[in-house]
Amino acid sequence: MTEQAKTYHHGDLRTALIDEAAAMIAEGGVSSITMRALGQRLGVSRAAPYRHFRDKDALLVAVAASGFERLGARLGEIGAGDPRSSVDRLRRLGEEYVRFALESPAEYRVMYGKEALARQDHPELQAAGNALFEQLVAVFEAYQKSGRIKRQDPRAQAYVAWGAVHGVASLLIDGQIMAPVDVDALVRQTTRTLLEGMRVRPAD
Amino acid sequence: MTEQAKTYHHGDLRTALIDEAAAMIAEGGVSSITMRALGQRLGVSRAAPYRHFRDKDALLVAVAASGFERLGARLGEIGAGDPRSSVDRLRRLGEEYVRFALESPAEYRVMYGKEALARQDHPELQAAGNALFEQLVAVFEAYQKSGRIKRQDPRAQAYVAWGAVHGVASLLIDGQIMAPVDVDALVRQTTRTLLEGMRVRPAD
DNA sequence: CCGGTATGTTGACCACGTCAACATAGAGCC
DNA sequence: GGCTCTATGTTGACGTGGTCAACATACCGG
Repeated sequence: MTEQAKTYHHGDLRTALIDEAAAMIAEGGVSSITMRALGQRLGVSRAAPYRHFRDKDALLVAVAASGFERLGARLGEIGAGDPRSSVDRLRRLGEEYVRFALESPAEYRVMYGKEALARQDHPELQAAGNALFEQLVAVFEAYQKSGRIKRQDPRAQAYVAWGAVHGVASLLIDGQIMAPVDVDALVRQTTRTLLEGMRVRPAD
Repeated sequence: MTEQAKTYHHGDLRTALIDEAAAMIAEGGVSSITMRALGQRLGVSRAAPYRHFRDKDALLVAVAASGFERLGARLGEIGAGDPRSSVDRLRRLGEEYVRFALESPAEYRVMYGKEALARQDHPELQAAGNALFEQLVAVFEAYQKSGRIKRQDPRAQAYVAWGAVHGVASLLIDGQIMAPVDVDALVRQTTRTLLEGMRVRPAD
C-alpha cells in the first residue's frame, strides 16, 4: 500500500517525497536526486517540493532522519530480546548495523555525510542520531548490570562501540577495505574486540 | 614559499589547484568549491583546470589523495619511533589520526565522503588509502612480535583499528557526539579498548 | 455558497560544469 | 635566431539544475 490517505491535492506529498528520494538515492546515489526528477517521478511539478521543504538540503536531511528511524527500528527489535542473551546481543546489533549500511550504502552515506552545518541547522537530524545513540546507551547500561563489562560511563562505551561499527561500515561501503576480506568475519572480530576490551577482568 | 618553480604559463597549476582547492574546502566546505571561483583565486580562467583534471570530481579526488598523503606522513613520524615504546604507539597513532580529522574536518570528509564509484574510477585515491592502511598493518605486525597482542591476521586487526578510529573521528566532526564529552578521553578510551580487546590473555 | 489558506504550476533567473574554437607561449629542431 | 608543434590558457556558449515570484486551484471553515 504505497498509497497514502489522500487528504489534499496530491495526498501526503511530504512523505511521498521522502520515500521517493530515498528510492532514487538507492538507485543512483545522492547525485541522482534533482528536484525536477523527483517531481516528475511523483507526477508533480518541480517546485512542488518547496511547499514542504525549505530547500533541497532540508529534504535530504529528512531522508537522513528517516533512515535513522528505520535503522533504529531494526536495531530496536534486536535490543528487545530476552535479557539473558545479552552476551551476544551487542554482537548481533553490530552485525545488523553493518548489514543495514551495506544494504543501503547510498542512504547510509546521506545519513552521515552531510556537512556539519546541516546538523546545527536541522535539529531533526540531530535528534534522529541521538535516538539511535540512546538505544545503544540503554544496551550498555543493561549489559553493565549483568556484570560482564566494566562499570564506566555507559555513554562513553556507547560512543566507542558506535564509532567502531560505524567506522567499519563506512570503510566497507567506501571501498576502502579491499577484496579478499570476509565481511562477516571482520564485523564479528570488531564486535568481539570491543567486548573483550570492555570486559571485566581480574588484573588491570 | 607558496611560489612554485614557474615552468610554464602559470607555473605548476596542477599543484596550485590542489592546494587552493584544499584551502577553499577548509574555509567553506566542499560545496564552496566551484571551478570558476577556483580559477579566479588563482588568477586563471574557469576552464583552465580542465587542462589538468578531467572534471571537478577528478580534482576532488586529487585533493583527497593529497590529504591521505599528509595524514600518512604525520602518522609515519609517530610510527617511526623507537620500537620499545610500541605499547603506546598505537594510542598515539589514534590520537594523531583524530587530531588530523578535527583540524581539517572538511578535507577529511572529502577524503572519505566520495561516492563509492569514484574510488573505482580513480585508482589514485584507492592507492592513497591503501598506503595508509599498509602503514597500520606494519605497526600491528611489529606489535604482534612484541608478544603483547594476539597473533591473528594483522590486516584484520588493522581494519578493526582503522575502522574504530575513523568512526569516532567521523562522529565527532559530524557533530553526532554531543557536547559534554571529553574528546581526548574518548579517543583514549577507544584505543585502550582496542588494545585490551586484542591483548593476549590466558583464558579465551 | 464564499472567502481564505494550503498546496501545486509555470516562467524566469542565475550559478555552475563543461565543451569547442581560438590564442599563446615555451620546447625542440634547423 | 627563427620555425613549428604541442601543452597550456581563454572566451563564448550550452544545458542542467536550484530557487523565487506570480499565478492557479482545491479543500477548509463559516
